[in-house]
Amino acid sequence: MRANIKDVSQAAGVSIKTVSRVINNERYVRPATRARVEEAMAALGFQPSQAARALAGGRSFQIALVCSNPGPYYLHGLIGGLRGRCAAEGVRLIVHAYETETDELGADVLGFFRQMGFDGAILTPPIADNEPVLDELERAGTPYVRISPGAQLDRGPSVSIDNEGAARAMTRKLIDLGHRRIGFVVGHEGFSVSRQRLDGYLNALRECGVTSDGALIRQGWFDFRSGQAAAEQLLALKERPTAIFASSDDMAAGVLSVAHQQALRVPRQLSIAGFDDTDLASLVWPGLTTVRQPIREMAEKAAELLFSGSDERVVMPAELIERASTGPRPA
Amino acid sequence: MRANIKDVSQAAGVSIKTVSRVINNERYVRPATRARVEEAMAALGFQPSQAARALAGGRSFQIALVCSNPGPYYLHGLIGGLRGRCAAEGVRLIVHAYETETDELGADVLGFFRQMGFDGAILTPPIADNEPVLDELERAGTPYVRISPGAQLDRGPSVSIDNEGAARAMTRKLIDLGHRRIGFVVGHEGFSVSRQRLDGYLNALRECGVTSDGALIRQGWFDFRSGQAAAEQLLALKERPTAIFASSDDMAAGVLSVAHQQALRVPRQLSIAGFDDTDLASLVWPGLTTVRQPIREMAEKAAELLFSGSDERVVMPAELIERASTGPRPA
DNA sequence: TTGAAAGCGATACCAA
DNA sequence: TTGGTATCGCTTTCAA
Repeated sequence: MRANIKDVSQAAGVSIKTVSRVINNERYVRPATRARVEEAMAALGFQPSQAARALAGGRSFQIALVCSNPGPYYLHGLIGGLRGRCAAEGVRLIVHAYETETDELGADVLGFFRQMGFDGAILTPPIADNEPVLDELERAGTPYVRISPGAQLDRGPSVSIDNEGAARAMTRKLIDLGHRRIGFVVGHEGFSVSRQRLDGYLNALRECGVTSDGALIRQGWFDFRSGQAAAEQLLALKERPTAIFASSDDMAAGVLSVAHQQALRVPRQLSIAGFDDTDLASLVWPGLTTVRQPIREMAEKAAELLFSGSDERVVMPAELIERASTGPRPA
Repeated sequence: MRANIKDVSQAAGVSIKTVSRVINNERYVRPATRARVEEAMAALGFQPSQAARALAGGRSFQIALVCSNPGPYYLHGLIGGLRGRCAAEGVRLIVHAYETETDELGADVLGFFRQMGFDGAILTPPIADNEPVLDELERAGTPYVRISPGAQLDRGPSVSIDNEGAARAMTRKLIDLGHRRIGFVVGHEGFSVSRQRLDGYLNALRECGVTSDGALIRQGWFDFRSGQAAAEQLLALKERPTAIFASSDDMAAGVLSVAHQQALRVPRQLSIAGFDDTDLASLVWPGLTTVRQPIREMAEKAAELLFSGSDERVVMPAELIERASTGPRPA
């Protein structure tokens, strides 16, 4: 049987409260006593029960990461960014990935949060904008940090990039390169960043006096396949775009794959731009520019806000990354 | 304050034991009684405390996924495959991603497992081969399922693919295409699958009477950069390989990116092969063949084994995926 | 089919 | 600096 706190207290000849003090690194324990207790703990291979600590202490030593249908790089960046701080704080990371499609209202997530007091939560779109979920969290007194919120903006701490601004800058860059027909692949409808990025694109066109053409705007779903589908449609237009801006990395990769296929016949005529949670996609097409969304750094920052109890709203810089200075220009 | 089981029992006019029976869906509760209790639970917004259930019941309602430096697709596949079953079983998924490099012995993981009884664990390489960790798990009576184990093979349930066989088949395919100088990028040294895949490559060469050349074999670390580095070295050889087989998807993508760069000068002379946790990389190079490791399906299977208590050792089929039937042949 | 009461293993207030 | 003891909210015998 596993040793418990009582066994340790007896072995060390102290009360359980003193053992508890040692476990929690509290003050008011004489060094000699502490040493004796630690010795006993080691000898018995004692590890405190998380369940008991959670019940008695009202802390679960767990935080939740909630995200919907995350792409591989996004998920990887989030977990990579959270990992270190969680370990340092002695806290477990519960990953709750759920289907947006089958649970539009977030009922699943609501149930998830009602079930037990987490010590904190990291929320990503679109659940980050879900009012009932935020209400529930606040009611339960669970601190949370939102990543890229798009609604309820005056509510609690968050980390984001300036999506509209980044998309605008990217579009302007394409315009500066001489492009006038720029295809745009919109992200998933349920995510507010999709709208923000589209707005950036439209605003840049308007500001630069470029007429926008609805035929150049295609709905995507943040995934590879929808990027492919959009690219196929765009490249089949009578008046082809000379550049395509896909508003996520998976979609950009989809566009890229189509471009590669078509490049067998029409090589490298196309500028491609994308939002990017990594730098993988940015290396396989000469005329590629991406807005790097520093998702890992955003997650790190989110962890920092969560554990420090800050309620800052942090906007991180998004970097425009050009792989080839010799990107193609339209004929 | 949150309602607890006692509040419910009073509201429903029954004992807490009866409420407990309802919570746990036990038999021997009269339908009418059950209905009354459920009504009271709903009225009070009652949700049982996980901590209390865990403490009293000896179950944590949590399983752990332990993996080291997982690549984006691998991680995504694992979580995607585990998600559904966990939700169905009412169990949380704790993701413990750790650094292989800073913790060669798995001490971190050992501490992790000692801390609390999980209801189960999914282990990936290289920790899946760590004897002390397996010992600890068995001592604590925590069921586990290993993915792609490479040691302690007669121990507990597992899910894998035939890595040696798949690598051999792939190599033979390249040989059949006429390739004689086939570069190979080895995976991370700490992972037994790396050795298995290398063996498959070497065995195929031997069986087909192709002389193996040490200069064509490069050490990689399963990541993009090491794939690039290896490709650069291989393509700088006096006697260039006509094909490169990278034994992971991230490395294959790295090889690909270098090939694309060089293709500006020497277009599409190279066959590329890779192991693949997705199908993304397989779409951007005409002469690409991959062994698809069905990691998501493997994770699903692992969850099934874990929750059913089976101790099967499942070997899943790995598929050879050719994107372009017109893959290049050496001159 | 239901209930009373004894834990589970920590935390935390209040004394000493 | 330490210790006694109530307490957290549920599960689980054992009776009834």
